[in-house]
Amino acid sequence: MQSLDYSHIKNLDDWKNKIFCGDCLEVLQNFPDASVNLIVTSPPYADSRRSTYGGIHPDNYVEWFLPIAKELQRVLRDDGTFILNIKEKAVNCERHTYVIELILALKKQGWLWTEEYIWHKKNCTPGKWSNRFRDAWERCLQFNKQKKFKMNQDAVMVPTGDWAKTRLNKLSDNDKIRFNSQVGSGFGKNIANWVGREMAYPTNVLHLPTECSNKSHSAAFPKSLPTWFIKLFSDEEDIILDPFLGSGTTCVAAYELNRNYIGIEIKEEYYKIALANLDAVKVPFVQNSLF
Amino acid sequence: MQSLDYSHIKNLDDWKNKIFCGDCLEVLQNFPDASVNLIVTSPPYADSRRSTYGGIHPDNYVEWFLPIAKELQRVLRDDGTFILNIKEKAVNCERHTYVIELILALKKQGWLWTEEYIWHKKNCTPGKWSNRFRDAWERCLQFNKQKKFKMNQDAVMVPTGDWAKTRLNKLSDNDKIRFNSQVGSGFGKNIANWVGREMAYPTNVLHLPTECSNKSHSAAFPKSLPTWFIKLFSDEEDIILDPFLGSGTTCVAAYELNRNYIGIEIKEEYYKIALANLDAVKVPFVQNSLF
DNA sequence: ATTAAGATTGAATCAATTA
DNA sequence: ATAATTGATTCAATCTTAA
Repeated sequence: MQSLDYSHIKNLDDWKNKIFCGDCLEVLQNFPDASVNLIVTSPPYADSRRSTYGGIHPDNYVEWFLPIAKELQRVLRDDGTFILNIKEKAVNCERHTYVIELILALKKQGWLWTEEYIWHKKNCTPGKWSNRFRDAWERCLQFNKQKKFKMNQDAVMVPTGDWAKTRLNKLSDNDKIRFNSQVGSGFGKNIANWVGREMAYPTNVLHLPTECSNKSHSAAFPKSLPTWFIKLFSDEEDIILDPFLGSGTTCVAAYELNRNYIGIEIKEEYYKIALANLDAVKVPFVQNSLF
Repeated sequence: MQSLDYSHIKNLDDWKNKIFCGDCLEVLQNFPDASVNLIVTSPPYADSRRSTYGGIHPDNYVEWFLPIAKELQRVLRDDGTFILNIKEKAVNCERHTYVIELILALKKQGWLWTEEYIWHKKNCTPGKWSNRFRDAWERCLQFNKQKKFKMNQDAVMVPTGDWAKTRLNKLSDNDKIRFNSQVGSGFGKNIANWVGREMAYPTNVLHLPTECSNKSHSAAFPKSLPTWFIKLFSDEEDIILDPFLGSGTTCVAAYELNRNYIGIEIKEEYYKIALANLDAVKVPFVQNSLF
């Protein structure tokens, strides 16, 4: 991995819209205070196997995560939000408790545990075992620094009624995202202007498919997940941070929504994939500007 | 409330298919060890309002529940299951932590936290607040005494594929339950025999509507919720216990599935409603026997 | 153009096996 | 014993190809 020294970087413009390859704990220490509007991330899951990504043992998960959370707290703006996508493993026929212990520890650290959104994975990994069914949901824990935080509820409204069932269901998710990225400021909102039918506020249950692409890297979460939270908890031109970037999904979503992004990824292999994925979404816009 | 003395009751047959009005901690102390196959309950939610059902303050919830859980552990059979339907309130713009603290405390008490099922409330009550959306899900925590427990996965299989989408969706939930209660041994299983199409195992996310019919009780769950867990974690003739019976939903579900039930309800008002609801489902069978 | 049918792909989990 | 690895299990949503 490349050696990193960010001490020469003075202001935030030098950080915006870049992704970094390095340990997020080290990289974050060079960030200015209260500079980020929204953190959306899916950290490496606890796993006893060494060979896999990260490889943090469940029993050590909280102590590993807390110093990072402290830095996240420092760099987050006071009205900012921290979204943590996580789910505990089943270990020895039991759900491990490291996630709920982490919630308690983060509260001790000063975070407010504002809400727990549920990501219902519509097409989750199949499997059948003697004592449990497929795990079809993950937690999206919302933490804040203070009770008042930025929240654009209208940006994630969803169409209701017959029109939604007859027309919208025929659009694939790719179509929705493609359309959304073209107009830039939220699918639901534009549909509302478009047709003028009823819109409703969503609940704290998100029905999203797991990304089923044929890419080499396994996508941690579908792009629609960070997209939803970015629309909800940030404005355009805000700064979105993902300290465990993986293949770059959060930054791609932020870019397509006209937000500034900062990504950190420790594994050079995934860092390169993230770079490539970001390049891929930027290309069409460059081509358009040449016309 | 009526004065209760159960010390004269010697064997389990004197308890089966009865509901009791009293404090479940006291009533349970008269139960024999290892006598119950499945516990399904939705305890009074923590609430600072005195006027409502129970009225346990969030900060005292764990210490209030633990002695009861100890009795539940004693009366549950070794291969039995304890399903706890619960959801923490938002207090002071934050999710309270009493539920996750309860999970940790129950583990210390010797329970295994086997799984967390999600009840997604399909038609939850509308509402919108400045800092959160509608709460459309509740936890169904599964606890066990040992790793091996009774689980009838086939009993809750669901139809798959086109057939499920085109046909089954047209049946109302009432139709499904009515059919189920007539045949007695599981809706999914019978559909399988009926049509011979593919069946799939469900996930740990349950999509059930909130019951609108039962207006008398405040925190009622839909009958389909205990029905699902009773099918999954018990056989016919097994004993199902609900120590916080409310309006009697669990016992009605157990009765309709040919299980034996035991219910305990502290409030005489709800106890009477539960009695009436049980009478109501038993009446048609009495009438039939007179033909 | 639309639809139908076949192929593909999983941040999974556990029992059994091996180091 | 304990820890790591392998094999068996399972199916909805996409994607691909054919009709």
